[in-house]
Amino acid sequence: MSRRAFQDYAKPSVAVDLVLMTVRAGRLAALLQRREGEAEAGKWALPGGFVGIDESLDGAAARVLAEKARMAGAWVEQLYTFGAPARDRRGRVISVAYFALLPEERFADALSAAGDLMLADVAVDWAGQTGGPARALDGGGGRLPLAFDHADILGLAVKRLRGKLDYSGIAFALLPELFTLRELQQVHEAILGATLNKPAFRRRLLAGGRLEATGRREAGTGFRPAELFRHIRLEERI
Amino acid sequence: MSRRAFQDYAKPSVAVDLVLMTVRAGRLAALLQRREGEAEAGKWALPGGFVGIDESLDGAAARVLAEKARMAGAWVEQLYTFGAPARDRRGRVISVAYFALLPEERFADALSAAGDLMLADVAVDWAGQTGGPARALDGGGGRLPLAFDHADILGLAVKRLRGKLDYSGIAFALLPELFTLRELQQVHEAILGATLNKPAFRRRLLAGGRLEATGRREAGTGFRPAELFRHIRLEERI
DNA sequence: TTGACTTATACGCATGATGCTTATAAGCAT
DNA sequence: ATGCTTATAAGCATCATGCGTATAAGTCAA
Repeated sequence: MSRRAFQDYAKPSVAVDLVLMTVRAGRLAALLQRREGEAEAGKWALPGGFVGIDESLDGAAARVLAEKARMAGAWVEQLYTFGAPARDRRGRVISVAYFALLPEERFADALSAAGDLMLADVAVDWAGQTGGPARALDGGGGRLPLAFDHADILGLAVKRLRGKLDYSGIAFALLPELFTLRELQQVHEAILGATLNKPAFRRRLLAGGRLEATGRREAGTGFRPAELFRHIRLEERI
Repeated sequence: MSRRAFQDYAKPSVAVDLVLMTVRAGRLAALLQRREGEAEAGKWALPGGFVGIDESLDGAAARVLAEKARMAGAWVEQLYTFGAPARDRRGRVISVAYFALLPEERFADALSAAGDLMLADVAVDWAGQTGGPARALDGGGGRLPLAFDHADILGLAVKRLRGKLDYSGIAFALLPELFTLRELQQVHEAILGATLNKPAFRRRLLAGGRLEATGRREAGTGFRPAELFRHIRLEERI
């Protein structure tokens, strides 16, 4: 069995791409960057960057989060690694995709500072956790062309998000410190792309033991104000 | 904003590592390879190999499966990508981990052909889907030292396996074409590391609509033979 | 051939989760 | 005060699940 030192092989480039999502007006949306120059110019891509030679993958994701999206400190989670040889015409690039869910306000800095960023609506053609690519839409519902295999990455992020919604505290990442059960349900419905039964949702979430009632109520509603709740955080692993 | 062409960056090596598992005598087991030479000599590692510059990640996993484990054709699924800078002392190596579940017989070729391979019992210290590293044990229950971060990879594979058990057809990969409900339950119990209620398991699986009764019965049992079932395959996505 | 033994399979019941409907409460606007 | 809207509670049917028990159907030994 012949063996070469591993340094002898031609090496691919390794990048991280970030699917940074939020819920805006009851719909899932993701941060996209308009590409210029070398490859896929004019198309829209997920914010990403190459992994430094002494940088961990999570570290690279955090750096891209801070530098490109100006959102240092958000919780990002690894999604999947995409490595088809022809996914980038310029050369071999393997991309480790990460995703995070953030309140809409956290996108404001990035959007105002960089003209090539936009927060685009995300739609999928499949129900539940079937899986498949996603589409990105501009304000008028027109389709935005996605660069590379980013439609697949985006679709997988939606699928994973739906799968984790029930047992993880991921939906709370979208809400302020205090929120009502109605707001929480609206977040779930946006992510799942389906409407949920209100009493059942209430019961299930209240029985889950991860909500703390504050006794306080929302204000300025024009109708009966709902009670405000707080999320009880638990530690999580990969 | 200064920008270099992406070819200018120092590039990491990219490898695939395979967690090839089975159930043997009611316990989870995984294929390990004894390391020699350069790094981590004497420790046990998951079979793996570097990704070719024109090879997809899935393709590299299939190649390692065929070359090192002599199991061409098995279904492998991407697990997670490990990229801590110091995980391999020799240099920067990012590893994309894959896992598969196979019947014990499929390990026979590899074990007889290569003297540095073994099928080791896998144990975890946590229940359910808590997560954490796994241990590899030799026949006598002694702990086998694992190379690199492979204890973490193995642990994550067990966690993922447990999570996918219910809704995916993964347990059927361990069974022959025809099997009894008892055998199926034993597989589930080995993977979950817990005992299950027999009537409830029966009812749930039969109601699931993914089992086809054959009308035939097992033979040579010494007790009442159970009916043989067949798995109804559905297409699956990532 | 018969009966003891072991496991398969069916049945019944209690419990808990869930979908859905209806009733009541509580704030706001007029 | 009255009507509007939504919050919250309560009731009920249905379904999944855990668990115990009864019966069936083989093997094995005498």
